[in-house]
Formats: sequence, C-alpha cells, structure tokens
Amino acid sequence: MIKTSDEKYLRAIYHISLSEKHVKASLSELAYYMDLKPPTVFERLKILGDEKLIIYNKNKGIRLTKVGQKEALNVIRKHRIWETFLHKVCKFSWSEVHELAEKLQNINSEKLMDRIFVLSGEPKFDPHGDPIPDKWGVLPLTERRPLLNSVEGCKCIVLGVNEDGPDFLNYLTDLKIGLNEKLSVEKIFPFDGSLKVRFRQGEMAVLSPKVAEQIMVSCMKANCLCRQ
Amino acid sequence: MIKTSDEKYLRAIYHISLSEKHVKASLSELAYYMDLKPPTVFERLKILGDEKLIIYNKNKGIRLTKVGQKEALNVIRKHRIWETFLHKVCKFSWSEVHELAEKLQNINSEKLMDRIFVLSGEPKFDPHGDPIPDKWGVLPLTERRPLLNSVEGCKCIVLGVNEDGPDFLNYLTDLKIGLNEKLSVEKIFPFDGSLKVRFRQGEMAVLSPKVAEQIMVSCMKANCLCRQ
DNA sequence: ATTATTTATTAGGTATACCTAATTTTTTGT
DNA sequence: ACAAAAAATTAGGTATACCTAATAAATAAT
Ligand SMILES: [Mn+2]
Ligand SMILES: [Mn+2]
Ligand SMILES: [Mn+2]
Ligand SMILES: [Mn+2]
Repeated sequence: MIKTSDEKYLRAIYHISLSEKHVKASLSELAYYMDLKPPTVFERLKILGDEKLIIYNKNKGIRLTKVGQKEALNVIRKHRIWETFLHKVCKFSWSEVHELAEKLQNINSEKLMDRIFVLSGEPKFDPHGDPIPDKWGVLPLTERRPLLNSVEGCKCIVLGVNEDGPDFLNYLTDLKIGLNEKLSVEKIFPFDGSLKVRFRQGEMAVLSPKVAEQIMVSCMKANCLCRQ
Repeated sequence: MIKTSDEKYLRAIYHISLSEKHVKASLSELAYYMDLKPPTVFERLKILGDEKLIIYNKNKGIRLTKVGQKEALNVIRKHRIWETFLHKVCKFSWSEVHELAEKLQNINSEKLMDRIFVLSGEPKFDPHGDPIPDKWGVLPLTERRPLLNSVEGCKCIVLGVNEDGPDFLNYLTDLKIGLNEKLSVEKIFPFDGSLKVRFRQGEMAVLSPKVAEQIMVSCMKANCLCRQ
C-alpha cells in the first residue's frame, strides 16, 4: 500500500508538472512548493524512484510513471471530494476547506470516499472549481482561461480559481465574487492591466492583474476575442 | 498542541484505567493493549509524564492527570462522534466503524467535530452504545450491566457492547441482536452459564458466557433480581 | 525465606523524516 | 570560453517511533 508521505509528494509533483507549460518538475521547485529543503526531497525522490512511482533523471527533472500518476490523481480525487464535502455538507467557507482536506485526504478507504462523494452530491468540481477525477483518474473537461486574458466588453463566468490560499479567497469573498459569478469586463487600464468588472446588480470591482490571473473564466459569447 | 501519538496513549490509558475494577494501568498492560513492546511504551511514558499528561509512579502504575484525562475524553469524544457519523450518515455497519474512526479521530478541528456531531443527530451514544462525552468531558449517565448477570425470566434491553472487534460484532449481527433489542432470558444452563434468550417474534439464541459478558443491558422491570 | 516468575528498565539498534553546511555539477550571462 | 549563479548532491546530524536482547527489581509461589 502507498504511504501517506508518498501521496503528498505525488500530489505536489503532479501539480508542478501540470502548472504552466512544462511537464518537468525540478527538485528545487518541488522542495520550494512542499516547503522542504532540497536534500530532504532529494533523498525521498530516490525512494519514490525505487518504488517506481516517478522517474528521476538527473538534470531532466521528475516525471510521474503511469502508476505514480494514477496514485497522484487518486489523492487529488480524495482531496477535492473532501473539500466539496466540507463546503457543501459541513458549510465551511471555500477558504477553510483546503487545510482540513489536506489532513483528511490521507485516509484510505474507498468505501468511505464513495459515501462522502454521494453525500456531497456526486460533484464534478470542487469548491475552487477544480475538476474531480473519477475512480479511473479521468478528469471532467472544462475550457477556461485566466480572467486576465479578457478583452474589454467580454462577458464571462467564473469557473474556478488557481489559488487556494485563504488570503486570496477571503479577498474574493469580500469583493462578493464567487464561483459561477457572471462578470462583465467594463474597462482594462493600460497602465498595469488592472480590470474593472461589473457583476450582480451593478456591483463593481477593480482587480489587479495578479488577482485577475488567478481567476479562471469562460467567455459566454461565442467568438469572443479573449485570448484562451 | 497535543500530538496524535499522545492521543492514542491517553485513550488507551483511559480505557484500561476504567475497565474492570482497577484505576491503575500497568506498563505491560498498556503495551499489550496498544500492541507495542514494553520498552517502547516505557520511553513514551517518560515523555507523557514530562508533558504533565500522566503520573507514572514506578510499581504504582499510570494515572492520568486532570489535563491528561480531559485530553483523553476529547479523543474519545472525537472517536465516538466519528463512529456515529460513519454508521448513521455514511451507513457503515457497526462492525466497520471503529477502524476508520481510529484514523479520523486524530484530526483536530473543533469546528469540524461540531458539524459532524450535528450531521449525526447530536448523539449521546455511539453505535456500540458507548456514551459520548460533551465538550467539557462530561459523560451522559447510563445504568447497565452485563447480560451475563441476568436471572432466568429477566426481560432487558441491549444498551451496548464492551467489544468493538468485528468478529464479535458480526457474530451478534448474524444472530440478529443489535442495540435496543429487547431480550427475554429464557434459561440459564448451569453447566457453563450459557443463556438462552428470546427476542423479536420468537427468535432464539443461546449465548456463551463469554458473549453474554460483553453485552450490556438494563432490566426493564423494576426490582429485577439480576446482579448489577 | 528462597526461588521462580513477572514486570520494569537499560542498552543499543533500525527506519523515517526532517535539517544545515559543504561540495560538486549544471546552467547562464557576458 | 569562462566566471558567476543556480541547482543538485554528499556528508553528517537531530527527533520520533519503533524494535530485540540483556539486566534489574518486584511480586508470587513453595
Ligand atoms: Mn485544495
Ligand atoms: Mn480545491
Ligand atoms: Mn471504537
Ligand atoms: Mn464505539
């Protein structure tokens, strides 16, 4: 059976590999992401390699094997189902669920996950809009882009956020922006790319590019000029 | 903050101290109960002592301090709430919940426990009939005795079991005996003290003393002659 | 009261999961 | 091409949580 600690590494490697363009995760990136020191990660990678969960080629970075990827997707599944359960059933705010889910995700009981999944309404997406893999590791498809890529006049819907940190999420909550909110991009300020959006009945907010980059949306009109 | 590992020790010490007559728990008993070797437990007891959670006097056994007892009752509370949640909300059988609850009990979030408690119907007793301490460590009262202490003719109700092992619980389930079942003691066989009970509409079972000792009941008639 | 048995303690060892400091290797910038 | 910077690796250390084997102390049995 796979160890708790393995699961953390695999999830982290999966996230890094996926983020941005690159499929390679470097040791130092991984250490930074996991808040560990490089030597700690280094020695663990050797073990994960022996367990055939990753392939670690010097200078070529870290890659998940088939098995490793399957395990990674399984932890991600557990994590996101727990987040959804905590939010939908236990009424936690979307900014609180990540931390608790990190603890819950390491429990291994398929039967328990099945029940929690059903109690949560068989969700396809978690409270941050992230897709929940099915038991076979298949992710539901979504097409989404950062709000930052919008053109003026675009009307779009918030499908997710790329950041689980409570600071970011509480900030959005404060602005009254949540999942499935419909935004209309009123103005883009050339100076720094900040964007003014309108939503609900006349609510307004000016979002910095740093914020707009983390909000994932989908255009509501076909043939919208926004960069995907 | 209290460590996961501390919680296991405290719960175990609490259980041993309480079981049977004695208030002392000996090192070897504790080691046996926790399925660890005496030297392992010995070195840990020194730490628990330093943390002022227990008082360990050589040859006089292990006693919980006020703080230690409070912590013990808190783990027990978490354990039993999770068991109830798993049984009532997630529809696990009473024989499955203990193992999973052992893993869930170490998560520390009062808010989560509050929500799970409410979802489970604010229970006073867990699926094995064990009392759930409130937040202040106060246990609901119940008066109960082993079924084994019955006299012939006694009518009683099952309020709990003293054993969480799946073998025992599945055996009872098989016999169709569960919590709140009303039993009528038809006969006690002098040879070994086995007892024949009748319940539901004419269901019958002969229970060995070993089994009857683990089933906790309360007489339904006042002035019953059963030994408390 | 001795001996035998049980229980507690000490000594020393392993594995995991971390760390810092030092060194080597690779990559990058000029 | 070469120095500087960044990344990877090695060396050596700590703390926790376990273990076995050996010894000491306490308790029970004759
Ligand atoms: Mn998360
Ligand atoms: Mn999420
Ligand atoms: Mn239990
Ligand atoms: Mn129980």
